[in-house]
This record gives sequence, structure tokens and C-alpha cells, in this order.
Amino acid sequence: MIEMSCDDCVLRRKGMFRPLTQDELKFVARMRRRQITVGQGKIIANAGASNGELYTIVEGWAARYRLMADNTRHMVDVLLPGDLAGLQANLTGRTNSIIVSLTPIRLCVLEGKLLPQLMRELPDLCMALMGLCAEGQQRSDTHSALLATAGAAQRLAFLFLQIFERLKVRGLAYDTMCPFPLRRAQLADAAGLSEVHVSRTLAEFRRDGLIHLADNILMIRDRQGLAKIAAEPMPVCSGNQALL
Amino acid sequence: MIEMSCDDCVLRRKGMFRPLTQDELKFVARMRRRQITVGQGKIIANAGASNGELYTIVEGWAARYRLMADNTRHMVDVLLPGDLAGLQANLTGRTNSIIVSLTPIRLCVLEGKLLPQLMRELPDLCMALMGLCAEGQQRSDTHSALLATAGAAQRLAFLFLQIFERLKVRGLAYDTMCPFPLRRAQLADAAGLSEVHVSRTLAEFRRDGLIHLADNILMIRDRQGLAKIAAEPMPVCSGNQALL
DNA sequence: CGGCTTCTTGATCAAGGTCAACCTTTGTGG
DNA sequence: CCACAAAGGTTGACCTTGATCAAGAAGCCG
Repeated sequence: MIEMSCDDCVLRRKGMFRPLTQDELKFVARMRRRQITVGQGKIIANAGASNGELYTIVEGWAARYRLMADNTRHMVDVLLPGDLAGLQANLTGRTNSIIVSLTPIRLCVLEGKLLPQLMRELPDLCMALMGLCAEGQQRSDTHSALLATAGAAQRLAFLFLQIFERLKVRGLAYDTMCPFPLRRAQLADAAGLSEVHVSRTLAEFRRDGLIHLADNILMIRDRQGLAKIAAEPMPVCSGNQALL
Repeated sequence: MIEMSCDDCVLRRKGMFRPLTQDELKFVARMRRRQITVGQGKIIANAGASNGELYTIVEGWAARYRLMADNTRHMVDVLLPGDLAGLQANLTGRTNSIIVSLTPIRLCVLEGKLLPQLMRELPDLCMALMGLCAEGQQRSDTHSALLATAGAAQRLAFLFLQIFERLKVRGLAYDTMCPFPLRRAQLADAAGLSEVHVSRTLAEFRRDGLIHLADNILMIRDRQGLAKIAAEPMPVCSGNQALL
């Protein structure tokens, strides 16, 4: 097994974590199995029974897709560095969503079977985990509501701002720019639109000088304007995400 | 304070609960504040900062609505007897959804501030709570995916079957019938459709002999047919919901 | 060069939204 | 007991949004 202490984890060094006590850190180190690197577009976790693993995203982007019986799919969440993935599957024992890498990605793999023990020994950490769970639920609610009521422009505007915000609190966005590796087809999956219509709507945004999206970089040129289209205020999202 | 032990709670007597240990039961009894009855169409919990209360639905239906900035709203969840509401708000400290009674309703009000202590003292119950949280997330995922990809008929067919299933595992549905107090407008809110289109789609269902919906009673006349339209298999949902 | 993938743009079409009329049931005050 | 209003539901006519189909354009390698 590769020896690398959690103390000098990239994420921790960047202050991306909730401050952990000595005990917590020790426990997390025990949960930790290995660190893996995966290419782009690979399935990290499949649907069905849980494999008992949790993943912390160290670097790169991933997505959670809900697969439907008729072979359609929908991107229910975008996973960014610092995010924890696979909690759902570990708590319910099974899941109907898969996790896919959107870029080449580096993951820290944790042993999910130790979760019950974690709850027993580290109630504060457990509380933080439930908070994460609840925050995810709130993102889902917003996502549903947008799909149900908002038009194409509003959905996309919101998506851009939300991702930008989430990156920003993690220190992964610059002034008005952030990495943005999603292709048109993936934006379409996330927004519940067709690829063609995403393309059209982005053309509008471009014409109106709202954003510039090229070379996997998103530049927000007119935040006010974009926010006006999104109509929803961005929810506060915590910068301390991870458990590792 | 009204004295009524949790031991002889209606829900517990109906076996709607996860079996609790003596300690757990004692703790829950301590969380319990009061039982209230609210008329139809009332706001039980508002958006914004959490009021620190949790609710177990004893009798009647409620809904969780996500309110959008432009005054549109979307029903993100239907809450049935045995469901626990308000966990989100208590864990994140604030919420952007409101809980509204769809029928006259009876609730058991619990003290949310005791949650951290619960985690400390009752890890197993805590684990069960997180499971609930994760299950809710899965329902949300499915909901999103349906809104993003499915047409009106599929959304409604799924909604009927899902609610029927949830009632059934709680012993609240009969052979092919269950109570169903939702109005057209509410179905529309839940399915992300207009009231008019719900009406039309239900007319189809009626013509095709799939369901009969009248007097707040849903009768499923052709389960096969309905399931075929819904296309998604119903997820397993646990019968033991509540914490009270 | 030709063969990928990604993006763009045009033309057509269908699902569902909106507006409006009307029907039924239920409740209410005279 | 009737008149009337209010709420929920149904149906028709029309229009908007976005899906689908199809054809290019623009990079990016082998």
C-alpha cells in the first residue's frame, strides 16, 4: 500500500477541509484505502449494489448520472474537487446513479464499511456528514425546481453561476474565470435540454456579451446580466466539503 | 405539556417504525414537544432560517415546495404519514423550501436542537437517519431525471405508482386503491406541468382504463399498463420511516 | 490528406403552455 | 327553496419553446 499521510493531502493543505481534530484525522487515515487516477469518461462507480467505497475528488471533475430504464440519462450533479461521492450508495446499500469522470481525475478511495464505526466514535464528524447530505438535497431541490419551471436560458445561466460559485469558495476560480471542461452535450445532460438547443442558447449569451466559453475556460463577462437571467440567488455553499 | 407516551403512538402501534431500543425510545420521548393539528393548505414550516423543529406526520398529507425568486414554485416532495420533515432545515440551519399541509393534518413536533446530542448518544439511530436522508436524495434524483427527460404521461404515471407504493408499505393502501387528496393544480406542481395539461393527460388515462381518480380516491385499474407508461421500476422504499 | 469529434446553424415539427369558455358541484345568504 | 358565487374540472383554439433532422464548419490528430 502506498504510504502517504492524510496530513499532507493536497486538499488539506489548500484549506479545503473542515478543520479536523487529531482523532478525526486518525480515523480518516484508517478509512483511506488508496489514491487512484482515472482517465476521462470512465465509470468510477456503477449503479446497483454499492461496492462499499467512498471517493473524495482530489483533482478533476466528475458527474453523477441517473440512468433511466429507457436508456436515457440525466446528470443530477456535477462533482468538483473536494466533493465527496458515493455516500448515498453506502448508506442505502444500493444506488441507481453512476459516477463518471468528466476529465482525467484523481480520487482518494475510502472504506465505506467504516462509516457505522465513524458514527459511533466521531459524532461531530457525523454531524458534518449529515450536513453535507442535507446540502446536497437542497441543491437537488433547486435543480428540480429549475427543470420544472425555468426555460433554457435560466437553467444554463444558473448552472454557470452555481458551478462558478462552488469553485470560488474552494479557491479554484479566479476573478471572473474558472475552468469549465463540460462539452455541449454534457451541459445538455445537466440542463435537461438537447445539445442543439444548448448551442443556440450559448450563442445568445455570447451575442449579449454575458459569457465567453472556450478552451475549457469559462469567463463571466457580465455577472449582473447573467444573474438577472438566472433569477435565483446563489445559495451559500460551504467551502469545507471533504472528509477524505 | 400534554402527557402521552411515545409507546402508544398511533404510528408505532401500526408498526410503521423502525424497531427502537429502550434507550432510543426514551431519547425520542425527550425530543418530543407536542402534537398539533393543522387545517388544509396551511404553511407548517416557512423558508429561511430553521425554527429548530422537526415534524413527524402522524395523519394526513403534506408537501414540500421549493419557492423560486420569480414567485413560481415547485412541489419537490410529497409527505405522507410516517414521514419525517424538516431534517434538511435543521442540519443546514436554513432552507429554501416550505412545508404545506395538503389535507387537514396531525403532526408530532420534535426538538431539533437535540439532534447533535442524539448523534452522540445513539449512533445506530443516527445511521438510520442518514439512511433516510440518502433515500430522500435518491427520490430527488429520480424526480429530476423524470422532469428532464420524461413526457407528461410518464411523469404522472410514475407519480401515481410511487405514491401508491409508499402508502402500501405503510399499510395505507388497499388492494388497488389508496387515498389521493391531490388536486389537479397540485399534480401539476409536482409534475412540472400546467393544470390544463394534467387534466388532459388524466383524461387519456381514464379513457384507456388505467386509473380512476375521484372523491380523493385513486383506483389503479390497470397496473401493468400504468407501469409500462411509467417505464421506471419503482424503487424499494423502506416501510420503517419515522423517528418520532 | 482523410477521418475523428465538437460545435454551429437552418428548417421543420410536436409537446405542452396559455387563454378562454363552459360545466358541475358545493356552499351561502336572502 | 332559490339565486348566486366560488372552486374544481374539462375541453377547444392557438401559439411558443425546444426537440429532431440534416448539413456544414472548425479544429485535431493519425
